[in-house]
Amino acid sequence: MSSSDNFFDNVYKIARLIPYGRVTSYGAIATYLGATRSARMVGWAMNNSHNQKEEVPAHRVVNRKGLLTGKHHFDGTNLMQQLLESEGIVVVDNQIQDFQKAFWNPSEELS
DNA sequence: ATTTTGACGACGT
DNA sequence: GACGTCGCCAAAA
Repeated sequence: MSSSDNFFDNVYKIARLIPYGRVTSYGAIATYLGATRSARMVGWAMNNSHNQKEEVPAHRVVNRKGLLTGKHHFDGTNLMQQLLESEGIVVVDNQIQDFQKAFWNPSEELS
């Protein structure tokens, strides 16, 4: 155990709170954690999320446009999209449809 | 040890 | 809205 993982752990913690069928963005999580300009670290955390014991729904985290920029980090070619579609999210050309409606903002929806 | 590379996004132009 | 630059900072090269 190391204490410097706190940020990453927090990222995973928030990610697990994303409701089924909803999505959020790297930046939204970063902002919620008080690190508005560290969205990249959230992305890096996701990359590392495989090592976590508890599963992390990384497929529910996309960039601020609702684009599936991280799909290449999942097994197969389309796993991320398939996971989202299985939750009712519609994806066309890597772009989540009705993104604003599916977007879950931890800073607002979370206390 | 130094440089490059990113699952990103805010800002300025 | 588009485009370039900058900040962020962990890992890999």
